Amino acid sequence: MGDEELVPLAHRVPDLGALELLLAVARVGSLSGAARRLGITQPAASSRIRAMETRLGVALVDRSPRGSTLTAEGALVTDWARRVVEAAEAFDAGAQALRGRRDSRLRVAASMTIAEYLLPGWLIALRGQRPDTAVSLHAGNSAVVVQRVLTHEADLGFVEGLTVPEGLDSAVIAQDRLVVAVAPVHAWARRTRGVEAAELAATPLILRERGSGTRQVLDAALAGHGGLAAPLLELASTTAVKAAALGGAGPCVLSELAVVDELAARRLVEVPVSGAELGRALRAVWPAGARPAGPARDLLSLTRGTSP
Amino acid sequence: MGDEELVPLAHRVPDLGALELLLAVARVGSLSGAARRLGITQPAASSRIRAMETRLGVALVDRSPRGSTLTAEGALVTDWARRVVEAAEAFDAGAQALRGRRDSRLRVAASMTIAEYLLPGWLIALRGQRPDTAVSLHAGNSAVVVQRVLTHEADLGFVEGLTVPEGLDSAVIAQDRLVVAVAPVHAWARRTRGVEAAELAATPLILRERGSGTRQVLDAALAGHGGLAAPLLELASTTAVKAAALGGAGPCVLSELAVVDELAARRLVEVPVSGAELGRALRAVWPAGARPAGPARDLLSLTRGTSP
DNA sequence: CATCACCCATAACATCAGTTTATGGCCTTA
DNA sequence: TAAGGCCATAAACTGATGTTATGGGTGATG
Repeated sequence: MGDEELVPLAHRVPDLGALELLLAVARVGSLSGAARRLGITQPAASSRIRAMETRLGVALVDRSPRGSTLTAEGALVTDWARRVVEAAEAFDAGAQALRGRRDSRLRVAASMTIAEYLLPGWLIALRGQRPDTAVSLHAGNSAVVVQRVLTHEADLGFVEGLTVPEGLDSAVIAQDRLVVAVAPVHAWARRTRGVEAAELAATPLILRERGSGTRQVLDAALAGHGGLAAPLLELASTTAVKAAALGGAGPCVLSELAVVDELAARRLVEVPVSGAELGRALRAVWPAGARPAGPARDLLSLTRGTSP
Repeated sequence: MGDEELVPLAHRVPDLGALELLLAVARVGSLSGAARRLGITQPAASSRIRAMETRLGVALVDRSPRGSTLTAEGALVTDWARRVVEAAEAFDAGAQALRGRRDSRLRVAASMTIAEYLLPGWLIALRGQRPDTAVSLHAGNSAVVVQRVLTHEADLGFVEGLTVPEGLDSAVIAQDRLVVAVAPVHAWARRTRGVEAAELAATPLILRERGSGTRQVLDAALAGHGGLAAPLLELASTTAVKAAALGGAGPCVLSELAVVDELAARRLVEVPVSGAELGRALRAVWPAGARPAGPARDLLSLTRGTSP
């Protein structure tokens, strides 16, 4: 509610090209060098940086005849800019994979949480190793992912569930855990001892829809504590769940990956849970026997963070 | 090295206005509604969304005479877009604080890590509560922050050090910890048992410069284990440290906040450390006796995640 | 010192994406 | 059937961003 913005964000924040240019200036140490790197001319770079400085009302670079270095404010702004550019790179990596749907070499299927929060980063890294590989991405729930891998519509799948799927080989690529989080104004935010599993089970929660990997894990973990109460809200996307919790509607349960930023910024507070195991493995899966090769193997080893 | 991009990112990723528009369409459920919300006309919105679809090569919205809803791909793209927009909002919040240096009401001083990773989020929230408050921000190391608060050049400070500063009152607002991280190719990435404090102390590390809060905490924690070996590299910014570690130069030590994304994406791997306490409190500080009031109090309670 | 090789700034002009205004067609509802 | 949502298209306007062309600094080198 009440998040009107009179002037759209886009008019107050320099555009991606300008931010990229600023990063290049920081790395290279001169405006003209940065311009060369980005394939534009020096006057263009000069004018763009100047425009950004007047818009922000702060000097970003110290110009000298020997080059340009960031001012103290410039360094800070550059770090914020870097985060925007990194998010844009993740967007680009995902978008390329999505576009490549037709004529691609590596077809990936992934559950929503992994596709949203992890895959873009991996794809950026993969592009570094194999710039020519076109990647396509299909996102769906675990059952859909497994199906696509089994029918060879995908070369590699990523799932979050508990079950080791039949007919597939798999490797654990990371541990995730479910987190119970509430808005800072919620009573649970002040509990230092957190909640017992039984209390959690009995409390109406904001959850993803039945059938999602998140929901499955939660159901299983609380089965021994009376089972899950009827949900307070049942929403179709991670984002919607987060938004409801941020608004103070009640406690939500989501992957740690989805709430890292909100927890760090204290927009949400984690509530420790005792008596239930909310960890879960993130797995890569592929058709049984058919060990991934080529780009699929590269992606797999990236995700495990170890060389083959 | 070798991260040439032939076409700059800015030409492959829709601009912030377009991403914002897409988010608005997702929320509102119609192109014209989204257009109204952003203060542009319906044809502009229509053409912009279409341009984005052709650029990405994917249909993002299902149009109907009753409104427009996201396609499955559209929902995924929207989530990636949201992360870009959030980063841009953080940029904006920080930039506004920086600009407001002259005629502002709330003056904040913060150490680099907090200013980079946490403050923008808090400032977004603060703007929600008090849209009219102009905030100014000064970033520096802990000593500078303390100095500014003592001399009343800042109303509120945020520091990371171990020491409780003299002449100031403080409140712990969060726990942070230092993380030892290495590139996936580094030998330590495969150690399941991590490293002993003594081994860590004896190993040349990639560190922030002496005098930074991070460095102080590390020095103190390893003092009993033979003290810190001569650094492998000593760099002036968090980002430079990260870049060196990502390149495989060696182990780095940074705030958990700085490496959350890299750890999640497996571009870096955390190495557990036994025998040393690398936790540290993040504190808000203010002049002794002068309990924060007004906007300072609001910001403080936001950071603590509890109502006054 | 003069030359060369960097750096940055400014001016005048070209280009293109994004915008508006002005339409028209499609569906649902009263 | 008229009214009021929605979306699409066409044509003209605007401004930001780019270019080429030029000039003025600094420092290394013979």
